[in-house]
Amino acid sequence: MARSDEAAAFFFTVYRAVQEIPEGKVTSYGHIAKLVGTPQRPRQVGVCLKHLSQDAGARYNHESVPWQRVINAKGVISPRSQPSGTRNQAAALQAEGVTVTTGALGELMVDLGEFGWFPNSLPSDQDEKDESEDGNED
DNA sequence: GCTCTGACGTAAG
DNA sequence: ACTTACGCCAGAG
Repeated sequence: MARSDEAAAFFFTVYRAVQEIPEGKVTSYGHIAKLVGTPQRPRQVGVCLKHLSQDAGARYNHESVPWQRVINAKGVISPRSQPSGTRNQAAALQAEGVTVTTGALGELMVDLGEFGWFPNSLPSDQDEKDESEDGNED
């Protein structure tokens, strides 16, 4: 298996994980990285989502993958090259019912305590194994 | 093919 | 609480 194949597999895995994020909720790049089994590559998750924008006709595109529900660990929408993109992400989140606040420096923040979604593992990965593990979430 | 950058995160000073 | 350093690795120049 070539490295490029593994890279592609990583992309798909990330996309699938992002699709698991319920509407009206947000998570972090680092958590997605952790869910896909590569907790040391949160940046690559961002690379995946960035690449997603140009895959308008691919199996995974900006419409099929809720990329907007992924922000950084600080609860802030990561500022990127295109400021309009950040604003677009905030608007998309608000459209889903997520409250986005603006900081003193204009940073768009989301209350992770209210809208944060950080499961121990992917729901699809559970495969209805056995949920007698615990029933405690807060 | 080499270098620099970046939609991040964590540790250390 | 803030700033710096570093790891990680796919794109772009």
